[in-house]
Amino acid sequence: MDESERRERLADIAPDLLEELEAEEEADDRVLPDLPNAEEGEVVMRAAPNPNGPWHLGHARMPAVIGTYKERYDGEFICRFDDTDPETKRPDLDAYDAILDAIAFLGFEPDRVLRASDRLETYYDHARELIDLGGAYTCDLSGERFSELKNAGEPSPNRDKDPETVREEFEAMVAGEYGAGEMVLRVKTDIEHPNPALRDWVAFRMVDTPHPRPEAESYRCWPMLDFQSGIDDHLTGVTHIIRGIDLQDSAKRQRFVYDYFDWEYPEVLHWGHVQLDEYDVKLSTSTIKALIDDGELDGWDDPRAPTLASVERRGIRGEAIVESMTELGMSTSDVDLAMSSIYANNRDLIDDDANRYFLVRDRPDDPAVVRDIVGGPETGQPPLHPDHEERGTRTIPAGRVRLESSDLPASGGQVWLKGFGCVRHIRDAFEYVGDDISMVREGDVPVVHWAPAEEGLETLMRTVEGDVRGYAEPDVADADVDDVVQFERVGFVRIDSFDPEPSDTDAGPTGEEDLVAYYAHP
RNA sequence: GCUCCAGUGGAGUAGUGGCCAAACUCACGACCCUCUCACGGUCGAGCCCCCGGUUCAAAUCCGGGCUGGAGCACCA
Repeated sequence: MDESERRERLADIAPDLLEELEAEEEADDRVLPDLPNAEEGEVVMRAAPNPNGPWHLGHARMPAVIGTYKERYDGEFICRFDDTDPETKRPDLDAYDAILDAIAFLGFEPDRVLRASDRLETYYDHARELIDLGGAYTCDLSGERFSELKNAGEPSPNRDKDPETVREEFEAMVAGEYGAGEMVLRVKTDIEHPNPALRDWVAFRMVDTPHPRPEAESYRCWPMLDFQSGIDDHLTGVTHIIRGIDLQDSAKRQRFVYDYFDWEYPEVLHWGHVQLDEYDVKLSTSTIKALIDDGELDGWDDPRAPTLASVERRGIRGEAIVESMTELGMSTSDVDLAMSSIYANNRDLIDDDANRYFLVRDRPDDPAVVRDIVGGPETGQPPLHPDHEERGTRTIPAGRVRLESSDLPASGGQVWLKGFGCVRHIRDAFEYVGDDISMVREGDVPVVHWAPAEEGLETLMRTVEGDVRGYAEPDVADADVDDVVQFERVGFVRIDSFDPEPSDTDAGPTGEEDLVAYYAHP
């Protein structure tokens, strides 16, 4: 029975329970506050990523929230790549698709995908119009010199240039007749505005480095974010802008342009930065990129990297991330997101489907040890899932077994090998005691996982803290690549590959392994 | 220095003048269940930044502090 069939059944036998269930779910969806001035079917929002690298976990918040609001209001979700800096934050040509993949992984699909670098002529046209309205002037002051004047509340000497000259000089900018730093176009705001951040800001500057996209490589005169984004938000009908507090002055800057054009500014919401616990690596595209370039990380999906590609490979569902991100709400203060919250959401999603297997870890501080079993059955037969007996059992050869040394009982002590029975540790062997479960229920016999010494699969388990080696029971081979399973008493993992190719970095498989699994969480 | 924003248990959020000696999720501790340290269940510890003011009544409104964050780029 799938979800909808179950619901139909429930509607038949207990309509009030179904109603209750739906009311609860409705409430769960309401973790985000309502959008101001939002009308059903009229809401348009955009995510405006800079494609200067694949996404880290923090980036998931924007599509998670926009996607959730889109569903609530039957709105529109635009993905606009703000790729207007060919130099300092140079776009990575692979990142455009990597970002769209990440959005899909989170379970959303943008209604429209735009690239700012396709839209330069539009920005130029609006700049010309702004110049004609007396709202902008070309300025050849150095950034440093202008900053001095600005901080003193003094205007640039270029501020009152006649519009003809401004127009000519701007056309020269567009034609690429200036080099970087020689000329900018400034928006005329208020040079004595109390907030220095708003005074006559730069709308266009010259960049010598060609854009990496062939379609845009001939442009040299590039708009700044506040101009480009402001124009695009209006032109694409954005009704609600959501952005970080680092851009809290953007709306105020852009309003000057909107006022010149007599446009109405969208609703704006700001939020703080997201910090993550659990990772050693900073949530920063450039930091992660540098670590990959230095070979400290294997790539964007290295389990140690706080990226979306990484958690996807670990078997964490996009839905779990979306839930945690929307639970953060819309507060403007910085927030710390606990990975455990994502893990808890994910566990809810996967626990029922994840079959159980054993992995005996072989770690330097807790090495795997081998013991012969004297007596007892040939095999152990634990269930694939404790809540689903119909799935059947696994078969684990006994006789000679391996377990983690911290699970090894003291000499004379007993231990219950899960799915097999109770053994006593005598000298360097296990003596079969029996399979009367009351020894576990009433006695103090600990229950442990184990693997066969000979038939076990040599396994590499890749975790956030680094690689762990061990031996998995042979029936793990019945699982498929991409399956999420639980290694009992260890945690949930995603089956990544069987008989892997060796990796060319320090971490990762050597090629000797039978199995590579990526660790998700306990 | 100037300008903005925010401060509720360990993390996140709810509460926007009385129903709040404060709720929910995660984490934590104990116990129950269990052939897993998963799942499920019960219980527990732990919070309104400070000082004033308004009010019969303040987590909630006002003022002042303090603390934290952001911007003042020819980055996004």
